[in-house]
Amino acid sequence: MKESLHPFQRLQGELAAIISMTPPGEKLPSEPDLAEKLGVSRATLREAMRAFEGQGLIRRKQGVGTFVVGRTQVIETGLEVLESIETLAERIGLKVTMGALHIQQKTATPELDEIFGMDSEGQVVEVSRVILAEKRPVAYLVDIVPAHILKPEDLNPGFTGSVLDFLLRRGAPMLAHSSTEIQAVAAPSDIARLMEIQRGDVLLNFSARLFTVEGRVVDYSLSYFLPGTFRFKVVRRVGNLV
Amino acid sequence: MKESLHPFQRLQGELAAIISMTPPGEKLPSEPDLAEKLGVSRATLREAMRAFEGQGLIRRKQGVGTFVVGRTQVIETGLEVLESIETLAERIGLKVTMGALHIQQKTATPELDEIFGMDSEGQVVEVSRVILAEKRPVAYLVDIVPAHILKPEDLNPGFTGSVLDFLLRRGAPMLAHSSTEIQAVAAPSDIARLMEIQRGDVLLNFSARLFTVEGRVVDYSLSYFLPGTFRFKVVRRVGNLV
DNA sequence: ATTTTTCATGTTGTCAGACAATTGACAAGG
DNA sequence: CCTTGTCAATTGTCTGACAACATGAAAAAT
Repeated sequence: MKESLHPFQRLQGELAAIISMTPPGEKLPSEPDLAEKLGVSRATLREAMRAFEGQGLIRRKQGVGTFVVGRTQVIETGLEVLESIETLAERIGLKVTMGALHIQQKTATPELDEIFGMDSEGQVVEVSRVILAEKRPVAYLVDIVPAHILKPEDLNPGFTGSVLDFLLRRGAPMLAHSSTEIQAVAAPSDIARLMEIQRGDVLLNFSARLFTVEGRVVDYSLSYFLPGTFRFKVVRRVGNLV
Repeated sequence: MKESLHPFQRLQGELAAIISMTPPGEKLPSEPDLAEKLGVSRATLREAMRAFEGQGLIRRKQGVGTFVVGRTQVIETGLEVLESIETLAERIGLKVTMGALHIQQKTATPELDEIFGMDSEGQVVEVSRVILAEKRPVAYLVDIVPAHILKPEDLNPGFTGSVLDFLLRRGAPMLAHSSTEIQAVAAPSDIARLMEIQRGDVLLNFSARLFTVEGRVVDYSLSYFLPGTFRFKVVRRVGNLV
């Protein structure tokens, strides 16, 4: 087992900290200085900086220096970084509480078997919860996880409700990314009752698959959001490739 | 004046071609081989590959090699690369036609003045159109552009309806990225009539600002989609930074 | 014959040092 | 005042080398 992250990931983290602490428009220290400060060679540092440049966080000018670009364009996206609703709400200063948490083990449907591959072993755990803001339901979230990944008894000690946060804290399996499909739906009657709205009211719906670094699906989630409370943004870049 | 792109951009382009031509799961040539083939040093090649790795297109394993990851997870996202609906539809093999194109010049509202900064000079051009698939409306798109960027007479020769495609083809101003906010809305009566649905039916709504490389907004667009025809996906990565 | 160990090989990860290309500022000269 | 030359700082690229790791084959042990 690996005792810690790769040195490159550590470097990326430290570099991200430096970038995030530098005011937009300001110049970063020169590459030789930064390399010495971070204890890596300039070649390795440049690889890390190239990754950040690809994300549009910094901009380099030959003969001048490297500059931090305004976070207003990147950080507020909220949909490029995977985080739980609880974490998102905390980041934007929204007080939310959890109500109506349900955890149950089920036999997987053929549809779920296809999503999880042969991994589900037929048993899945379903975690559903309602998110309240100022005592009004604003989101309804359902996570479905293979039973061998998440057992109902795992969730007892201080479970916040977020399966994502739980998996991230546990550190295993290693999560890589999530593929989310976005739709607008009319509320079916059961969800309308849970969210205290009328059947047919509009909801923003995310259905997401959470992948491990090996490419396996470990979480299939459905999220329903009342319009107006959360602002989801995504940044698209022009002509990336292909 | 620069006669062509930077050598690094040329390298990125050639590398993108090689990656896109390599079947998913296949191994790329080794770094020394690739570096020699592309006429750059291994350090430079590694910077370019690190950028692609950050986009999730390739995956490197120390001691083994570099592998192309399945495009099913990345290319189909459709929401990370900025492209017009027409281009998107063509890419997924959907036959669409345009109906009800309206182009008119207006005086900017204070809200629009704030979006475009002082750039609008008070006059904007509004291009609205309905997208049909199999003779049924599936999308309603509105683009609002400062009048000095886009004149109504610019759009005569073979205008496809997409302001984005027009600006990309013209090459000026240089576009950088688009910030899109995603919502679910109930169709207001005027849009319902245009899309031949009932007032209050659910629609997926994008409101987007298109930025130039200098950070100016040159296009404010509102898009309404009938659920089910287009599948919008977004890939989120874990713990990127901050 | 089978299993285990060892080792050679190929790959990516990192490093050190050097030089080229570009930019910006300042001084010298017209 | 404007132009030009020089210089220092910074990023861009290159070369060569070694370390870390994975894989499979050969050798050794059972």
